[in-house]
Amino acid sequence: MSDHTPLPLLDEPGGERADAARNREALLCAARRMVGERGVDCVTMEAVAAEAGVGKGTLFRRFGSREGLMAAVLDFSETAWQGAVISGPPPLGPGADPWDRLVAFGRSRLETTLVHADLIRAAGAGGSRSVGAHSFAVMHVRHLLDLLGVRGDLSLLAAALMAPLDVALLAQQRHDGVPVERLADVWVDLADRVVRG
Amino acid sequence: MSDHTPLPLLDEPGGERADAARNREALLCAARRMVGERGVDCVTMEAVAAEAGVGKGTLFRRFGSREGLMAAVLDFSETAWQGAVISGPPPLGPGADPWDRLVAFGRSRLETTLVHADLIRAAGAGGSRSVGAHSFAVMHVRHLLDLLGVRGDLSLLAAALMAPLDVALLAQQRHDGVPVERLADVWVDLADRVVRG
DNA sequence: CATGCAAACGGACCACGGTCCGCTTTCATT
DNA sequence: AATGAAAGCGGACCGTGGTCCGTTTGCATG
Repeated sequence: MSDHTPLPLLDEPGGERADAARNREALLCAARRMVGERGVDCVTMEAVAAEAGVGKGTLFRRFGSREGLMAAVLDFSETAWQGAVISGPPPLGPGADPWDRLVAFGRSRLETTLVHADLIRAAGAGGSRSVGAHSFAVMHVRHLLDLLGVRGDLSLLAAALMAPLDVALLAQQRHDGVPVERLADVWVDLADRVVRG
Repeated sequence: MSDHTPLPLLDEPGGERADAARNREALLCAARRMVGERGVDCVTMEAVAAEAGVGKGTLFRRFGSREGLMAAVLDFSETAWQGAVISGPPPLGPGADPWDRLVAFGRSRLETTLVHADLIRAAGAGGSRSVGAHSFAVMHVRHLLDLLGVRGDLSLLAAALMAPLDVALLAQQRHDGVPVERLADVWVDLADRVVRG
């Protein structure tokens, strides 16, 4: 029985028909472009489908919902950021001491969140708290807290420490005129209290 | 010129025509009842308007949007809670020492948020982070932190301390099977680190 | 190449939030 | 009571997210 699946090639969708894969790419591509040049709020599902030259049904079949599509678009940038954390240069990446990494992580995450605020919001629960993005961040913080000798319910403590970096809250605070620097400083202050407490 | 406005009676809407006020009450009442017996997600704006015996336009004129209506419904319960914080019995209300009040506040807010989770979510930004609810909570925490001798950017620190009590995060964690007790304990732990740090 | 069928397609269709505008009601003024 | 204008009303109408189902297409098998 030489049932070798020819080339499983690490692409997310395991078995996907050729035309399906082509359409997924076309849709994702159209969505990225339209979001880039018109802004998230001015992109309708129908328009994306039309631009990609497929029916609306296909779009929803691939991505499930508008949130799903936006999450997929967001994933592009998000993956790059995760790469920087895992294997980029210090202090964000490995090599610096844990505290410096934690600080860099917070600042970086804060900026990234603000840059992609609209997109993250549009991606809803599938964007800010999806298995991908959020649990990765929590895992990482948990790990750093562990290295720093923090004791307690680390998973939840990490989640709590990430909470102030939520899009909704940050966007509101920015809207109220709080400068980014101050937001970052307060987060570092909070992290410091957690680590030293 | 004896232009005395007859009775400004402390009702929110300053000048509102009699029929308008009657309709507002009918709508709010219908909405409350329907939310109570059918669940937030099964209540449509059209149904509320019909139930109250008015047109859809009237409903939107009064409350602006679905979120606005839900925020108004929520306000009912929320105001009672605020009353308990301001003038209820200790340790939530005044009389206990600040730390005990802070702990009671956190637990109470956590439970309230979970109980009204659907409604708070449906009320969107006008519910969880409206001028009313959120800034009240932040103010209060800020005040308690001050009494506890915490130094720093108290307003933002208070906001950060409230962040882990956000509906979205709590609901997710509950969904993941984390027991309420554990969530409460972690929040208290966090507060403790902030206060002692 | 023929064939069969699961997967994918697409666009008509539906529900719901939100807007608009011509008509009605209230109420201050006289 | 009469009057006029501002506030309110209501429901037809629109855009958008999401579903459904009859038709088409890819591909594995003979």
